[in-house]
Amino acid sequence: MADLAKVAGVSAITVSRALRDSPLVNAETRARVRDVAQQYGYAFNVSARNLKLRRSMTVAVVVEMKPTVERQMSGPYPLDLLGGITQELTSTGYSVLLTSLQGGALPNVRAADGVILLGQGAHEDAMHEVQRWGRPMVVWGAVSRHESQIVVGSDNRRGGALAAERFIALGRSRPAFLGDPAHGEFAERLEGFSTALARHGITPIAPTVSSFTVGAGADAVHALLQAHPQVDALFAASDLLAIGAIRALIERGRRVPEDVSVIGYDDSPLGATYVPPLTSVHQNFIDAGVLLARKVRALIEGEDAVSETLPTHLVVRTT
Amino acid sequence: MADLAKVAGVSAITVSRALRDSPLVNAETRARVRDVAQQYGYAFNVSARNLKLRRSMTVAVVVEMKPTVERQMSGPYPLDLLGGITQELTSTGYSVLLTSLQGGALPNVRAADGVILLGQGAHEDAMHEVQRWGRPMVVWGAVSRHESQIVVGSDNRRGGALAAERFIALGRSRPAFLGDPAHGEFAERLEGFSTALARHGITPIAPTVSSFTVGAGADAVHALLQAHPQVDALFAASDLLAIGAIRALIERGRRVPEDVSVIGYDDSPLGATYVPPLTSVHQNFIDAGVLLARKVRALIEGEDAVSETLPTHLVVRTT
DNA sequence: TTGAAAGCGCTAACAA
DNA sequence: TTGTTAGCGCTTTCAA
Repeated sequence: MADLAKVAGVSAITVSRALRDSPLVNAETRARVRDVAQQYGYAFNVSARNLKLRRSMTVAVVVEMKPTVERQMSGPYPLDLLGGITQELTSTGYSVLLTSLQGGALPNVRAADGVILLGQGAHEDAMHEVQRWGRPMVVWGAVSRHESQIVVGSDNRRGGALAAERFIALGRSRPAFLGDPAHGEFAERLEGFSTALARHGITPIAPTVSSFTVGAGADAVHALLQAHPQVDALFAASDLLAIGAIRALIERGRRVPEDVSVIGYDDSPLGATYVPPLTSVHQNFIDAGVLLARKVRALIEGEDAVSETLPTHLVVRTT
Repeated sequence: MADLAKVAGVSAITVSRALRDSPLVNAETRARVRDVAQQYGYAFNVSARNLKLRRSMTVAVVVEMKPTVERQMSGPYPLDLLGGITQELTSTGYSVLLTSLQGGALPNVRAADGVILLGQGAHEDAMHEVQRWGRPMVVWGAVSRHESQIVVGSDNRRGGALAAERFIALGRSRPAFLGDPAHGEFAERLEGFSTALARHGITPIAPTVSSFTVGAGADAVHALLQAHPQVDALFAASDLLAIGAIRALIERGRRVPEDVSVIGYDDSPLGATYVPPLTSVHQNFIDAGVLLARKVRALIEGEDAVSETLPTHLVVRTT
């Protein structure tokens, strides 16, 4: 910058201002500085700015990417979420630092101006962990679980209720829920599901399924049919689980949807293209990502932000 | 650091060294400094280090996350790739800066010590774009296309050959390839496919399909059957395309696999759980991510790195 | 094994 | 509208 200043015949601070489009600098001067910068291939030094400004213009996004059995963040969802976040953040000069829970130890991550946590984890353990990092934080997960935190999530209760209402409309009377209520989002889905069913005097069976794989869904349904052969409707906490469930149903000679109705969650391409095409509760992950990004940014910039619930709707297909 | 130095009764530079585990500092001194740092909740300032060292300890990963029709990076693959990259990079102190092609303008991205590009784009346009950023770069894509670049990719030619060999073994004689050779990886798959078939005197039909959606696959197959009703084997450049193809085949009254064999690419969960379960060429994205990470790191640290091809294998299922 | 001095490149505060 | 001064927090000489 000092060199540019010399060449352009101004002071370093003027160069700094020109490059930042400060209104304090004459349009002509700015143009000249910019030209010179261009011409000499000047490269701005972010570290120096960050040092001076005490910020990093960086938001850490915590995702669990490890291939684990209990892999909630598989499929295209986190990528959509990440897409929304990245789009919104980069359009305002922030960068996205991708990290896992373990990454909290990295200096770069510690220096992030804010954190977005994707998935609060079973029993909110991930959330508590990240909270210890002491940065402005926004979470994607179950909104109802945390008054004290800023959480963006889709309306899981409504999602559950939609599934229940659909089953009622179809005349089903022995529904089951497949999922693990230890995860706040799933607990909300079950709550909405149960509450809506209760209005019709129905209590769902709810075996805990703590993996999110096709296999887990199939196993759970095999066990379920053994204990409750009269089940006629299955609401799964994810499309993957629903697909496993359908497989098990067919293996046991039940027809879908004639004998048993099945509703999944997430409206994933996997479910949409499955045979039979899966009825599923839809959530818009890209919008969610944008919203998460706006909220951390607000927090970082000292404004306040509130939790928010995104609408959800049922996509009726064959099952 | 200066404050810590005072409290610990040493100089700032000693604190610096102690915190970095420098061998130049006495073990006792180090322990004392660390204790004090811990106790006072000292937070290391990355920007200052980066300013001094002229590096950012950051690697930009360029992914196309925008929801476009031609969305090569959909599905779980990029997340696996990202998982492998993140795991490897963070274990050596680097952070992952997630960005898109447009993100190249961001100061943080420009400051990255290296770049990993996921997918070279049609006609390698993405690659040329990123190359202009002037940073050490490693690309995930078609290895054979670029002598001058460091590319990691799976063995697409072998993948194509595996599909061809399978068709031959099944006695198929009128195969087609579905995909867009403008993308280097797909061109390689087609090359391997054609070459292996040529050994049996067979030339595949290869209509260009430039979208990567289920719908595109279906449309392409409808058109294909119109022109070439005798087709008895379909090799698709992705599982999504293969699934669309199967749908169209069934709509036209062909049985899979009795009348027409279908092989997809990527071995995605979507394909594996599809009905009928899709035969597909498998690639290991996590390993690939780790490899990409190692190679940029080598480049950044002044070592040299070479392009590398990862093995590929056929997962035979029903189709 | 420890320390003193100097400076990385930027911008805020204050002057002119 | 422009410039001067100072300093953000770290690490690399070089010296002790």
